[in-house]
Amino acid sequence: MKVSELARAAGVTAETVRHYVREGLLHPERHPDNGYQLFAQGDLERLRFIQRARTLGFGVAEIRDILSHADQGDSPCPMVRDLLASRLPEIHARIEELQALAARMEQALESWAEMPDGTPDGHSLCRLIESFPEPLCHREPGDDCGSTSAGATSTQETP
Amino acid sequence: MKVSELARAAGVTAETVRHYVREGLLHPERHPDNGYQLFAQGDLERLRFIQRARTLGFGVAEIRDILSHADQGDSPCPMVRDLLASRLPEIHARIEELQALAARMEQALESWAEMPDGTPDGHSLCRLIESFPEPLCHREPGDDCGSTSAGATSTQETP
DNA sequence: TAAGACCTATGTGTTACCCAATGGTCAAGC
DNA sequence: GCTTGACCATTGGGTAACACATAGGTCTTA
Repeated sequence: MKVSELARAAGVTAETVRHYVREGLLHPERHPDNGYQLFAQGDLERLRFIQRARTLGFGVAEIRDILSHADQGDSPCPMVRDLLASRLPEIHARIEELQALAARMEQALESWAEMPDGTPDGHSLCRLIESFPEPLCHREPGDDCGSTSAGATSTQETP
Repeated sequence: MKVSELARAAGVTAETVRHYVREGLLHPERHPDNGYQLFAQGDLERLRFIQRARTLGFGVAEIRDILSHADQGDSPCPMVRDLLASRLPEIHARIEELQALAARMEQALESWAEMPDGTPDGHSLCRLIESFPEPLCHREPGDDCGSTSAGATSTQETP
């Protein structure tokens, strides 16, 4: 199989397959004449494995570790369990953060419905935002600010 | 005020202040002798504004737009409302994604408690993951796969 | 033999910062 | 006058997981 064939079979883009190759998750052979990457059937199963692991929240680097353990004949299952168990509280914390963010946004929209817009003068840019409660957590470098349920959230997705 | 003084006053790192300057959110004067950045009192209020906007989920580029509107004497409030209203559904979608992820992780841990680890053979790497339901969504390039509530999630925080 | 589909490698962009390295500046004490 | 320590500046690189663009080589088929 060539790159696009494998990609189509697994339902990902060819770029993603190349990315996994670059990151060492897949080890295709090379066609001796033209240098094309040649994937075996096992690579399709491997890619499906990667997809399942991704939907479980594993990062690409973690999956590489899991796979190379397996490639060396060791069972990666205990590692998998540990990773999952240790990641789970972070996910819950992130959910709470986002719920708090959504609540702030909704509260803002609601309370702003009655407020006038105003024009920025020397003392106010947009009272809508300025009247909002200040972030509680004053950070020192290295202080993660009790990252559960409050604080600056990074909500930018790739649109 | 110099960089660190402003940073301390607002409870952020000096790096963050410099970042906002580079991104055009703050416009300090320069000490003519040594080139140090000199911030006025208004910059502290501006920085606090930025922090509030960040906790409401605005990105740095959006805040720059908001601020430059205000700097030109236009009220940025309508823009702020629109941005918030349009971002809110995405936040909810993200929350549902993460809740689905957490549910998958919990279900996995639960069902794996009874399963043996096994050793990778030619046909299986780690049955724990392999026995997991496959991602439903087969993606074509450009298809966002109905990004609510299922599919590959990117859950990597900055640790 | 030319078109169109595919392949390669490389580099860039995305987000909001953090960190390191190098070198200049300043205030205080000796 | 000099050193020490705290601060400042700029530059460049790193983070996660790809997407996209470019330039040029290859394959298949009409």
